[in-house]
This record gives sequence, C-alpha cells and structure tokens, in this order.
Amino acid sequence: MTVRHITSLSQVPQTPQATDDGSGRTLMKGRQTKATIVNAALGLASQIGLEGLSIGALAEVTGMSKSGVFAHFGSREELQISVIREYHDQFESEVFYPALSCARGLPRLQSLFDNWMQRTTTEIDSGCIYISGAVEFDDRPGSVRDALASSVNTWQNALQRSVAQAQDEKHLTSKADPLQVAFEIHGLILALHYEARFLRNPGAADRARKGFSEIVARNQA
Amino acid sequence: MTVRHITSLSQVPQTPQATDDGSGRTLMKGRQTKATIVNAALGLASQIGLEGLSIGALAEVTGMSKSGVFAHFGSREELQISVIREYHDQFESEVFYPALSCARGLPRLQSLFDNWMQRTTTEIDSGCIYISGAVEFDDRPGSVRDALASSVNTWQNALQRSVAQAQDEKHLTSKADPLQVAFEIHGLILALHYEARFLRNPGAADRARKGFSEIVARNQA
DNA sequence: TGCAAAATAGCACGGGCGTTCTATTTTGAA
DNA sequence: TTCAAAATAGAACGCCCGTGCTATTTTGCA
Repeated sequence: MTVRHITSLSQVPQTPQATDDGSGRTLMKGRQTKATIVNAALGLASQIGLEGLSIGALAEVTGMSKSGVFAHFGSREELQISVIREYHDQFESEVFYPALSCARGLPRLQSLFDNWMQRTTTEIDSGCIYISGAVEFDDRPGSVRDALASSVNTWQNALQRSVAQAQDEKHLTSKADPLQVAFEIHGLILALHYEARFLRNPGAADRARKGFSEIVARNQA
Repeated sequence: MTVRHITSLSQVPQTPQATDDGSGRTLMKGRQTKATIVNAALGLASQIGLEGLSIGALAEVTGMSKSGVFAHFGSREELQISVIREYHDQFESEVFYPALSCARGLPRLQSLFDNWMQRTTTEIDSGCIYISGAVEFDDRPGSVRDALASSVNTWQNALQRSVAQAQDEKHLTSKADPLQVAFEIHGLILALHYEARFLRNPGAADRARKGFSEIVARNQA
C-alpha cells in the first residue's frame, strides 16, 4: 500500500485506506458505522421512500445522535445516494450475478426473471426504491435522480442484452425487439408490485409469471 | 326546496342546498372557491404527489390565506381525498364514459385502452396520482389510502368487465382470464409511465400499443 | 502510553408544516 | 336595507426538519 507523505503545510486530511473485510486491522470504526447506518436507511427508505427518509428517524433507529449520523454523509442528498448505491449492489448480487451461472440465452434470461420475481416478491412487504424513487424523483432534477436513473438503466441494459443473447443463441426469433421484450417484462414486474403491494390483490405473482411465459412463447424462434 | 325552520335554541347551522350549475342563484361562493382550490390541488398533487401537497403552497397558488384554504376541508386528509375524487371524476369522463359509445366487446375494450393511453401520454408531463399515490400510501393505512384504492378498484373492475364482455361477444377466446388480461394491460401502462416519465426513454408509447395488440392477438377467439 | 485525528454528541438556528383561535369581510335571503 | 351566517384573513402554536457550530469521546498508530 502506498503511503502518502504530506508536508506540514498541507492541510489535506489523510483519507485512510481502510480494508473492508473483518481481518484488517486498519478498518476504521467509522466505515462500519456508516455501513450500519446505510443499511438502516435502506430499510427505512424502502418502506417510506427516499424522500420520507429523515436523519432524525435514522438517528433514533441506530441509537446515535442526529449530528453523528449526519457527519457521515455531509448532506441528506449524499445519504440518499448512498442508499441507492447499496440497493444497487444488493440487487446486482441477488438478481444479476447468480444468473450468470446459467447458460447464455433463454436459460439465463429465465433465471434473471426468476431472480427478479423472487426479489419483487420480498418487496411486496418491504417496498422497492427503484419504483418508489422513480415516482418521487420523476420531475425533481438533481444528483439523487441521476444516481437512481443510472442505476435503473444499468439493469435495463443488462436485461436487454440478455434478450439479444437469446436471439444470438437462436432461442428467440431474430424478429423480436429486445427493447420491446424488456419493456413488457418490466411492465409485469411493475403490475405485480402495484397490485400486490398497494391493492393487495392475491394471485398477482402467478399472473406475472404467466405473462412472462407468454412473452417467451410468442417470441420463440 | 325544503326550508328547515330552526328553533331559536337550536345552534345547528343551515347547511345550504346549493345548485352547482352556473344558472342557480343560490350557488354559494364557497363552493366555487372550493372547486378552484381542488383543481389547483390536483395540479400540484399530480406533479409532486399527494404527500407533497401542502396547504401553504396551495394558498400561495390560489392567492388565499392558509386558513382560508384550510377551512374548506378541515384537515389535510380531507383535502387529499377531495383531490382523489376530482381525479376519479376526470378519469371517468375522459377514459370510461367515451368508450361506452363503442360497441360492446373488443371495440369498446380497444377504446378504453386508447383513451387510457391518451390520458397516460398527457400524464408523462403532468404525473398521475393513481401511480404516485399507490407508492406513497402502499403501507400507510387510513382514509386516503382507502379512497385511492377504492377508486383504482372501480376502474380495474370496469376494465375486467370489458374483457369479459369481449368474451361474451366471441371477440376473445373464452379460455382467456379477464384478470390476467387486465393485469397485463395495467403493466403496459405502468411501464409506459415509468420509462417515459422517469427514464425519459423515447418510443415507450409505441411499445405499450404494440404490447396491447399482442395481448389481443394472443387471446383472439 | 501518548496524542493527533477521527468519530460522535449536544445544542441551537431558521424554516416549513398542519392546525387552532379569534377577528374581519363578504354574502345573500328576508 | 338589514343582519345573521358564511367565507376569509391573520397571527400564533408546537412539531419536525436539515444543517452548522462547538465540545467531548473514542480510536489506533508512533
């Protein structure tokens, strides 16, 4: 690890390079605390939204002082962005990465959808910040919106790529439009979330799954 | 009109029966003002959500005092419910009623979808409280949530009925499940709103229309 | 063990919120 | 024209918010 020598005149604070695994000795306590806060914030934000997230409530939940929580982020916006990043990471490791162990093409696409369904099913209880955040920030420009949109776009692109791969593998017809297929799949997930979480309609998950298999059947090579 | 004679002891205030058309002499000014407020509130709530709706902002927009606005509703919740009712009425008269002039069955279903698309297209700019409200109130029990859910359910039932009628008329196969069809259509509208309003993806409206015709084709008798 | 730096707490500020209370103005039938 | 009732205004309330400032505690290498 490179150690930066700083002249006595420099007021630039040492930004310590901390290891993030349990074994490292230089893991600063602040980082652990920050991770704890972000996790709690993600839980809160999922239920009441990124806009509903308040530093006071977060302080109470974590048993810290308001200023103690605040100091880790410097602004409410930065806190919200940290939450988005955390959600992004969790989404990636629960939905995206596990699907990579399936064969390219339809099997992987099916796995992506299954994992997404699995996650959405959990979120019927907990809420989803990709969905609530879109509504909260759809006409509120700024860095939070940007972070959210960029995160969602990453996932949408991955989904579209998977459809295109299924065409390459001749699992789906080349006539199909990956944008169209991804759009319809997205709709199924959104309808599931809406009808199950808000309207509390039973059977929504089955309808989403049925819809997906219809999409696949219609676009089969 | 019945005139109630009230004894001098009774403190019960006259609840005046006002005509709501322009011709009536007894149209109280309060009703007009209330309508003005609710319309302004609907505009505000569409953009920033029912939860973002604030009496102070509403007072500024209408050029009234906070307490002047407040007096018409008695509580913020009642204001939100009034907004939901107004939206419900507008939705009904823009989407539902015009479709009744089309023949029962597929033509009427198509018209319902077209009108819904038309409205959603407008709402890409203005926002939609059926969508934002669902996210804001999905785990916030109370009368606002109830009003919203009941209003959405009314529309969902109408849509499902129209699918069932298309089956009766042998336009759609009797194998189809009206709940499934309505679910998938709902998903298309939600995806359109999400991708056009939040992600600002072009072409979303075409994809929603394409999705609808695919659904119809697949379920044709 | 000492000691600077990092982490956290305590407190206060200004501002917006919904709501209440009490005037004041406006309305509209008698 | 009168006058009670309806409509509106004005000021104040307690509450929670994000944030800045200044201690105080805790951390972790020298």
